[in-house]
Amino acid sequence: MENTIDFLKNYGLSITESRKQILALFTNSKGALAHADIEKNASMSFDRVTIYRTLQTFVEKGIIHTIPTADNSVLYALCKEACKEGHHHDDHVHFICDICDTTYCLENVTIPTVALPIGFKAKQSDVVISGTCKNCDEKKSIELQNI
Amino acid sequence: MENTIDFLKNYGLSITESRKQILALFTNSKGALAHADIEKNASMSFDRVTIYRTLQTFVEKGIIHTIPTADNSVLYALCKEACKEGHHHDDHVHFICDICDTTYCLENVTIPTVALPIGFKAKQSDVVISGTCKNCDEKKSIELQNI
DNA sequence: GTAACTGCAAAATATTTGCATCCTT
DNA sequence: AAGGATGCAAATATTTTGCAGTTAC
Repeated sequence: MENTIDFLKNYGLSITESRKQILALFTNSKGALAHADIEKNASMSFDRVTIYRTLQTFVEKGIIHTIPTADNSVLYALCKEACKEGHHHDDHVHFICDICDTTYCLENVTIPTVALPIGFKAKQSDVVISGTCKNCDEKKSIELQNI
Repeated sequence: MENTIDFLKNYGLSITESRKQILALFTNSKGALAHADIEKNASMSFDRVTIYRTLQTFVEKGIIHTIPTADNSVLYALCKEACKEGHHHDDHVHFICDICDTTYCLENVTIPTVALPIGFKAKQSDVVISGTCKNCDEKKSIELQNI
């Protein structure tokens, strides 16, 4: 728990129960979380509004970032490196598994530079790929072997 | 208007006022539209619910597709070629202008193939780039000249 | 002690569903 | 005429705001 506290302090945030808990949910999860996931899984129950506000604070501070999804649900995931306040630079690919519904931040897959038409200037790129993740792909292979 | 009617017929849809109007809004707009844009700009006013249902029908038929956005608002845009029912294949890049807020489908910019970690199988990729569009970039240049 | 955070209530917004009526074919 | 589409009412879901009480520092 010490880590969580120091982490929050480094971002200039005061240490509160909801911030510790919600941050812990993110660090313990390999995937992205939706508002509802947090509401369900927090070991202590927080008000909906507190969760909204905590998430917003984390986004503003650069602790987490939102992920655009094809179905336009709102997902959040930890930023890998410290994103400066108000300046996110999450140059990695997001992957959403169609089967288990987990959203991964593929930190090591960098976003390719896209050649835009003349006049268009890119500032931020988001890539969201959906398909089958490693886990589910392995499960499928095993199932096929057992037929 | 003949075109609109034939177009709808080709998709097996009956011809109704809302479908004609909403389809026309899409064909007359170079950018993507949100539910609210349609509600405001339709020359005739339709019930909110009718707009929701019409958009859903169009998405199911492959006439329009949704665009994932960083702020998780819901945008729709025409599919370039006929997407088969239930099988969208919109392999183009979406561009959202930070200044004028227009969303473009850059039909001619194809999505680069991304090398995923072992085990991950891609089915669908979405790329959303934000920045300054051609129009706004030109305006900025002119403003600078006039200083 | 003060400023910031939380929870509750409620407002505002967005989306979905049921049903009676009307329109398209 | 029959099936589907629309409009209205209302249920449901999501997000935001105001405020009083509580907590962190």
